[in-house]
Amino acid sequence: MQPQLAVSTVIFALRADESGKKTLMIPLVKRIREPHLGKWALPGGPIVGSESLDDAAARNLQATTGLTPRYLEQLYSFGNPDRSASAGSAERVISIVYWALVGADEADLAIESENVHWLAADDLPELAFDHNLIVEYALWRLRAKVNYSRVAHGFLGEEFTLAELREVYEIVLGRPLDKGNFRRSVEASGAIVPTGKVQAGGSHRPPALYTYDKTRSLADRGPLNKTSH
Amino acid sequence: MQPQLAVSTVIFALRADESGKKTLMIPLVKRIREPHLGKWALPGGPIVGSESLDDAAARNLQATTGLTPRYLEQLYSFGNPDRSASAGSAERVISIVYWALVGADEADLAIESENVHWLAADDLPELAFDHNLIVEYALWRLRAKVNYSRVAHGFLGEEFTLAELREVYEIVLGRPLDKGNFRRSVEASGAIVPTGKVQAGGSHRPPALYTYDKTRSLADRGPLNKTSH
DNA sequence: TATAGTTTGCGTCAATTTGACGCTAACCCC
DNA sequence: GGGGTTAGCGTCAAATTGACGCAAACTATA
Repeated sequence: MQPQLAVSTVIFALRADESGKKTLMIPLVKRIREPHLGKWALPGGPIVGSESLDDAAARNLQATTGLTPRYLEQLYSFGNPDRSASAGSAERVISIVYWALVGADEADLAIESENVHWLAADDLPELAFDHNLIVEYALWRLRAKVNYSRVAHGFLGEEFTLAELREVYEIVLGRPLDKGNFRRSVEASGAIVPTGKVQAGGSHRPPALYTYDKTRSLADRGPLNKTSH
Repeated sequence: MQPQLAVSTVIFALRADESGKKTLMIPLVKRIREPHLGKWALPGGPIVGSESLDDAAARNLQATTGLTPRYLEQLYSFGNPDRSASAGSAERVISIVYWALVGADEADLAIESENVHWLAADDLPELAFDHNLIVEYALWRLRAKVNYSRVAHGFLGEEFTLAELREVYEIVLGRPLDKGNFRRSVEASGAIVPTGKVQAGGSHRPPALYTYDKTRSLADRGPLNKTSH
């Protein structure tokens, strides 16, 4: 018997948690049927028609959360025979899991209802299926990738200050970064381009605004950068 | 209609090519039916019974090539609607692709027949489906991973000299490495353990033999290290 | 038994990178 | 115009990396 196929996505955004502090959060949907009825689960759904896997992920997360990601990358495919159902059932689901980043602006527009809720990524309750493991892996990948790519820009808008960019890094990595060294390394990498403009309004010296270098992709995925799957 | 599911594997080994030079090679199987009849393709097959994806990959590569890999890791899932068949056909295949390393000793035991053949990884003819792209990506991943993990040990036996280990790195990376610096960095990483023994027989100073530190996994895959999928 | 030839294994040195820190400039608010 | 705050730049020491040299260990051969 052919296993069922599904696409799910771990969506990250930086939002204020209940204490008001900016945190890495992910939107989850409540299971409305067995198995795992009532538990929180990753948004997802089936592959339909002749869409690519990337398109299926984007469409499913749009349909369930209303979000459009700024960055979307395949994470892993999970297919343990015992992951999907309780022991008795013959049902078997193989999930192709993506992870995505959305900007804070976009995240605020997301559907939030009784059945869609944002939770802090590193303080989750028990989720449905093996979704705790999946989120843990996505977190690990995000944190690893932040160190050698520009994925962090996926959390920000078109223009940003160095302080904003650094804040993203600090929240993702969970530790403070030295201002001077951060500036130096990010400038040396060539990933950011000064717009020449400054952000006025604060009661302090106005910071310069930057854009990212659009000739570079957000993260290097080798030969897969050029194509879609 | 539910797409077809398959598991394929890019298998790497270091073997002598026709000119006798040790090269990164992969075993391919000849397509014996349409589409792409007669072209070389990655070994693979369906998921059967209640095996995990890892088990399906291992079983399929064993069945088609006779090989048992020393390292096996999921690479990516490919599901472009147009990847599998010629435009007309309604057939659609989603491939969960793995990549694997086998030792030279193991590689020599592999089935080699009219329908299974080893080819140099970076000098391939046109393969079936999108398999050229897949191999390219696997190569990229292997080369990237060699720099920050111990996957290279997957090519070697239980005991090895530093010169052998360095040779693996040089072939994989395609460039010569400084002997002194290589020794320093690999010793500093703590990944290798001296056995105390030396390899006698050559007409030169006998090199010391090492083993890898078995308490560490070959490559860090985050939270996925502990479990199988 | 001595000597040539090869490779190991260790050390050195300079160049580059990284972490830590402090000072001054620019701006708003009062 | 002075106080408060953050941006932006410079400096310095420590750690890492690349390039290179040389003595020790061993075999083969004369």
